[in-house]
Amino acid sequence: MPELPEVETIRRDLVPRIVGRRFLGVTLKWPKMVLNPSPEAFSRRLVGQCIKELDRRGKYLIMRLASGEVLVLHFRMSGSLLLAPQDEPNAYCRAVFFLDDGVQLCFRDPRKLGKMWLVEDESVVVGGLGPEPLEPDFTPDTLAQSLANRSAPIKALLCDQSLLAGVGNMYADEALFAAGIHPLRRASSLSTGEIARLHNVLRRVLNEAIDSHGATISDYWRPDGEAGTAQFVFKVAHRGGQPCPVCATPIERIPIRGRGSCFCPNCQKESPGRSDF
DNA sequence: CCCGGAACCTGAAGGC
DNA sequence: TGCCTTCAGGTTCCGG
Repeated sequence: MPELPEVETIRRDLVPRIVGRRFLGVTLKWPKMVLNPSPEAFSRRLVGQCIKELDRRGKYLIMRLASGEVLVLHFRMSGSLLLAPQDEPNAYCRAVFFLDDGVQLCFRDPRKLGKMWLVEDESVVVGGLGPEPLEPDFTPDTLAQSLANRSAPIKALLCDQSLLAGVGNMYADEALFAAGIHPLRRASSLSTGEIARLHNVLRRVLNEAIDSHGATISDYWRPDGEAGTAQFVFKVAHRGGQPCPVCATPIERIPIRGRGSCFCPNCQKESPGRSDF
C-alpha cells in the first residue's frame, strides 16, 4: 500500500524519465478514477501538456504541467505507476498515458480505488493535509499540539492525514514500536518525552523506508516493475503472530478503527512508561 | 468538534 | 474440486 515512502520512491524514479515529456494521449479504462474534471475533459485538457515538475504531498503524487495546471494522483490501496509495462495488455491497467518519447505510463490498480484530478490549484485536493513529516515545520511541538486533548488511540491519529501527511497503517505501526508506545494509548495521555521520541522515530522510520525504495507488501511496484525492500526490515508491521525481534514475544494484531494493528505487547505497554517520569 | 463505523473495490486465502 | 465468506486498508461520508 503506497504510503509516503512508496510515493516518494515513485516520484524519484520517475523524475529522470518523464520530466520534460509531453502527453500525446490518455486512455481511461476505468473513468470513475477521475474525480475532476469529467473524464472527457480530463483527457482533452491533458493531451499536449508538458510535464514540468514532479512533487509529492503526503501520499499524493503531483505532476506540475507547463500550463500551470496540476495532475494529482493517489494510489490508495493497490495502485502503481508503471513505465512501459512489458505484460501489455495488463488486466489491471486502469489508465494509460502516452508520452512523446514513445514511453507509456500505466496506472495499474487491481482494486480500482486509485484517484486522479486535473486542477488549476492543487490545494483543492491536498489543502487539508497536515505537515510533511520530513519537513522542518513538523516539530515535536506541532505534534504535541495535534495530540493535545484528543482521546482517540494514538494509532488512529498518526494515520489522520489532516494531522500528519503520508503516514498510514504500516509506518504508524513501525513508528509506535520504535517509540515503545502501545497503539491504543489515548493520544492526550502521551508524555512530552514520548511525543519527542515519536516525532524522532517517525522521521527515522520513513527515511529508512525511502532508502529501501518502499515496501512491496501486496500491490506496490516501482515504476520499472521492481519491488521495494522496506518490508524486510519491518519489526512489527504485517508480522502478527511472529516473534518480536527484540524480545521474541509473539506480535499481537488487533483492529483499531477497522485497521489491523501489529505491536509487541511486551515492548509496547498499555500503561505510560515509568521511565518518562 | 470529535469519534467510530460503513462503503468503495477485487484478489487472495480459508472453511466446509 | 469448488463455492462461499472474509479480509486487506486509504479516503470519504454519515450518524451519534
